[in-house]
Amino acid sequence: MLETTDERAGMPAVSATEGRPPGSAGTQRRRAGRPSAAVLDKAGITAAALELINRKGYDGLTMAALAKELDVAPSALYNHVAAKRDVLLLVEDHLTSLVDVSGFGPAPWEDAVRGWAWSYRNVFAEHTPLIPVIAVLPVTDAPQTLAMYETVSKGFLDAGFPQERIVSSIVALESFIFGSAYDVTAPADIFESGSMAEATPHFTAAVRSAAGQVDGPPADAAFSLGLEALIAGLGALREQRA
Amino acid sequence: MLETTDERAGMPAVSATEGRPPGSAGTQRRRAGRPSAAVLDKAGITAAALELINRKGYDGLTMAALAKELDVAPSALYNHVAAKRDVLLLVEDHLTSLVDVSGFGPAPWEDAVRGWAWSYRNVFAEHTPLIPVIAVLPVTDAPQTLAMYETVSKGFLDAGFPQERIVSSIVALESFIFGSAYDVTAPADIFESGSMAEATPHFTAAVRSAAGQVDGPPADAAFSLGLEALIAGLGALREQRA
DNA sequence: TCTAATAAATGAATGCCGTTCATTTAGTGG
DNA sequence: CCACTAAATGAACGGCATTCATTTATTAGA
Repeated sequence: MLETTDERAGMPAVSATEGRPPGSAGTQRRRAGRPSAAVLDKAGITAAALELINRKGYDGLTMAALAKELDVAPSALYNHVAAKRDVLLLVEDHLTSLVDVSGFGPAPWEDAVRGWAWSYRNVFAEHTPLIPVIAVLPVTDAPQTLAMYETVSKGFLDAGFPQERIVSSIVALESFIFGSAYDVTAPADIFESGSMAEATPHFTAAVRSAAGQVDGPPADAAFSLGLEALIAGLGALREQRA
Repeated sequence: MLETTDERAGMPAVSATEGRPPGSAGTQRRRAGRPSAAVLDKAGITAAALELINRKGYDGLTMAALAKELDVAPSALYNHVAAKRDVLLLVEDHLTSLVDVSGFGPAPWEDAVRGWAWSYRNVFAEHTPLIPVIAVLPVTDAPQTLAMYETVSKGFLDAGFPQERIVSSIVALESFIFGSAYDVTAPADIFESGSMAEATPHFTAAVRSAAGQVDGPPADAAFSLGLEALIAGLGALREQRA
């Protein structure tokens, strides 16, 4: 149900607050009743939600806080969204538009997928609370997300992928990407077995020898390993093109 | 911080409620003060939480409902867990003990990994609200989870895996498994593009041709595709064993 | 053996959160 | 001109996790 107003989002929503710095509640109160010019719209709500998330994280994204950010009563939000989930949907769809799909077309299929996957993971690693929302999200409700799927699908088709395997392939890649996004947020010492170390000798040894490798964050090593395996394995499905 | 009392959990916690059907609040009230025999323990809390989840889902798992299930005041729970997160941890660790790792050892590495991954995904597909918890969970706090890692690590090592790549390989597989678990819960019509169908011709065509295939749930096709790619790709890391 | 500390329960209270509803005011279509 | 709808306010509501004072029972130490 999202309109494609996304081009306006991302900028600090000047329209909504008429230049007043958002969050600094204006001195004069707005009196009750419909204002001459609408204060809220979906683009403004999206931008304010993103600003709030960046400043206070997802715990800070409450309907009350969002209303304050927009200098509005909390109940006013419900004239534009049916529930908080709709706000998360707006944010999700905006973020998806930031995922880099530019490799599809010019670059070889392997490079296009690689660039897309890294970009996709990096965007949502900062927004893992959205992942449960995305997973159950009908694409109809998210036009930017649908646009991404279209670009990727075309890339797979042009690379010689059999049409009936494209969706499954994308879903498999996405599953790996979402799971890996969580991984980025894990604490560095997540695998320290502590007092139970002597009960788990093989695992403990594996953790220690992995720590010896010094190239970048461990989440990146696992992501690279899995992604290259997926690219190789899925790439084998392609037929030779005309 | 979980004790390894897990063997007792899983059964309907007779110890905690002394045979009275849990949930049917006893007629006589328990008076204030410490009772002669402890009413609560971690195994009982775990079993009651699982029972509640099975009956009402994760929305029904509230501290108040859990207390009622155990015929106890909500505040009593906080003598045994520091926060609701700890309850989820107890549940997670119990579920992990249900994951089938029996293939490691007897079966060839590929078959062992395949069986483990399917089992792991199936267990947590019913418990996706736990996934964000697992992702940030230090293994020290979950002995059963640690035991699973030990078994899997040994299986990889015995199959000729280089030690320093084992953790990354397991993490990559787990990421795919967790992402795929979400996928199972997705509605069947998630990819119906509806009114925007003509704007996304390649994707719409791909969705339709995939629907033509009739073998099992679409989530299973994607999981199988990705898992086989990962097994093939990761398997290539093995050295030839002595 | 008395006694202080600790453990485990009750019950009342707190603060936050998402959401609803009555009300007010402003634009809009017939 | 008038009914209807859209968009705001502000006051509620129920539910949630969590805390705290209090009571009672067990346990450790002098």
